[in-house]
Order: sequence, then structure tokens, then C-alpha cells
Amino acid sequence: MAARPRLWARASSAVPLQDHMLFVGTLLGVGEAEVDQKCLNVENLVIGRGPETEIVDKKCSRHQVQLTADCNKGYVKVKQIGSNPTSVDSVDIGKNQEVKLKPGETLHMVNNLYPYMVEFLEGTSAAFLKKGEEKKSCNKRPSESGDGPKKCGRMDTETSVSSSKTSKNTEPTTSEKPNHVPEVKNQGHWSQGLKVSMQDPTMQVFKDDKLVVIKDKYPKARHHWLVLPWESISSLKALRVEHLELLQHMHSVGEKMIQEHTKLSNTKFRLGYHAIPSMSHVHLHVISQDFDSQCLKNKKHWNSFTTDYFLQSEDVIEMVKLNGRVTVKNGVSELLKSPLQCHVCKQPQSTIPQLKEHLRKHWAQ
DNA sequence: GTTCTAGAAC
DNA sequence: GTTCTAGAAC
Repeated sequence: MAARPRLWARASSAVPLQDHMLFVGTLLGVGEAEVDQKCLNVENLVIGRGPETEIVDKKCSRHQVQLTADCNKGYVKVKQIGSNPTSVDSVDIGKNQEVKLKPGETLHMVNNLYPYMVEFLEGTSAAFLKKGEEKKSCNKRPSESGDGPKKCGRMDTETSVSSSKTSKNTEPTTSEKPNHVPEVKNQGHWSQGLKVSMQDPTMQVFKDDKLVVIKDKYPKARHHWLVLPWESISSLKALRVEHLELLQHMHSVGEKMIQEHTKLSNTKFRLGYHAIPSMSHVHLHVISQDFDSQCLKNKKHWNSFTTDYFLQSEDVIEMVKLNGRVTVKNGVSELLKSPLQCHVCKQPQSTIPQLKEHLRKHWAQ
């Protein structure tokens, strides 16, 4: 094991690196000759049952998954090679199929066992796969006893950094931190920014034991809030029936925000989710329909809030009720390229500046 | 997600 | 010439 800690230490001395981490990306400034071939294959790392993972379960193939890190895009492509199911956020990949594993999502190597998460190191081209904890009986939802947010035995950053059973080479860790969910440090990639913002008291405009509301850092309208659950839910894909109550609560808190901030006005709002959000961690947009904002700059911004790319909160809740999960239509990303059109009068607009000028007409009404 | 900028569109 | 978009880089 000696070679790996030495390598990791050079990757970033700021992060307490330890056993049970597998390197997946390309490292700047470290010669490949120094690299332990068992844990690193720059482009295609194939792992499964074996010493790297310490998995001995025969259900897991020696070549269970093939991993390819894309550090710029912030995900690791996971291809299931073995016959038994590998899953990402409880969705089976399928033999010879490939899915993206993003930070915050959990990869189960086989049969919903042997969890891993990916972490990127900022400023490097390095991605690490970190071993998680097996599922505990701990409920996913925070305690109902009303004594505030609690961390349960899930694999979030704090857990993964501080709780390795066999950790021997770690520097003093930060395990004595407040009992908050989820603790976020060294998330690295920009797509993890919401997890940092939601923890920042200066960003929070409301919170209770289930969720927090923050102002969007780059609001696309006069009023634009994000409602985020404390529970680490990476995306819509991970939503299940057990989240229904939470989704409804998020919706009603969103409505409360609207009431409280627009008491005397008849400002229109919509509450909903982006079909394929750029940022990790489920977040409900609560946005006024004036779209009067300098941060609204391009077609993608516009279409993400005014086409069916924007999934209404009620529809998402209904979908989870009926189907037990949220499905997003194939090709929904194409909607972001739709021709510009006023969301009020449907009049086509040729450019963003023209659209923004046109929108002024509707403000007075 | 944003920023930057080359080059398309005007 | 300027405006605007879209894709790469972060």
C-alpha cells in the first residue's frame, strides 16, 4: 500500500487522503512511472473483485466496471462490464452500458453493495473514487424528533474523509465538526457549488430541519430562490416515493417565500426543477416571471425557465406519486436551443437583447 | 453554473 | 465597423 499514499500526497497536500481511495483521473506533474499500476490506468481503469477494492464477493466480477474520468466535465463514465448489476444512485447501468457518475452520486459496485463516490480535486486533473459505507438501518430522512438536522450513516463528504475503518496514514481530520448535513469541503468541481452555498449562513434566507432556502447567486429574475433539502439527494434521478413528503414541503416553503416577499404585488412566480441541472444537489427554483435580471444572458438561460426543460414542482410531485420516480424525456436538452419566444405573449424574438427589451412591455401589466 | 472570446451575423 | 452567439475553459 505504500505507493498509493505517496502518490496521493503529491496530488494535493490539502486533502487528507487515505486508504480506500482509487485514483481515476490524470494527474499533472506526476510521472506515470511512479504510479502504482494497480490503482491507476489513466484513461480506462477497470476494477471489480480484487485487492484494490477488497471486494471478495463472487457476484462481483474481477472486471466489474470500467471507469473513465472527465475532469473538465466533472464526471466519471462508468461502464458495467460484469454480468451482475452495477448501479448509480440505485439505477442499474446494464451490462455493457455506460452512465455518468457525478460527485454526490453513489456507485454501487454490484447488487446494491460496495458503495463508492467520486471526488475531484480543484486545480488538478485528478479524480478519486472513494469507498462509502454500506447502507445502515438509518432512515434517509432527518430525524422527525424535531431536534434539528442530523447526519445519518450515509456517505457524504465528511463521512468519507473521516471514517475510513483502516485509515492509518491520515493527518488529523476534521471529524469534530458541527453535526450538520451534509458537510462539504474540497468539493472541487464547480458543479458542487450549491452544497457549499447552502451551508453558508450569509446565503441562507430560510431554514428548518428539512431544508434551506438560498438566493440564487446569479438570479435570472427579480426574485429567484433555491430550495434545497438538507438530505443529500444528488438529482431528480434519485427521487423516490419516500421523498414525497419532502418534495411537498419544499413546494410549500417555496410558496411561503413568495407570499412573504410579495405581499402586496401580484408578481407571478413559477416553482420547478431543471430537467438536467448543471449543479449537483436537488434544488427547487422559485422564480418570478419578470425575468428582469442582468444575469439572464443567453438562450440557454431563457429556455431553461420557459420551455418544458423547466419541470413544474407539482408535476414532479405527481410523477413521483404515480411512477415512484422522475423520468425526463429523451432529448430534453435540445429544448435549450429552441428559438427565443416571449413566455407571456409567445411572440418570437430574434436575439436576447431584443427579448429583454420586449419583456419590459409585460412588466407594467 | 460562469467567463472568455472567436467568428458569425448584421 | 459593432453586436451577438456558441463553444471551450474553468
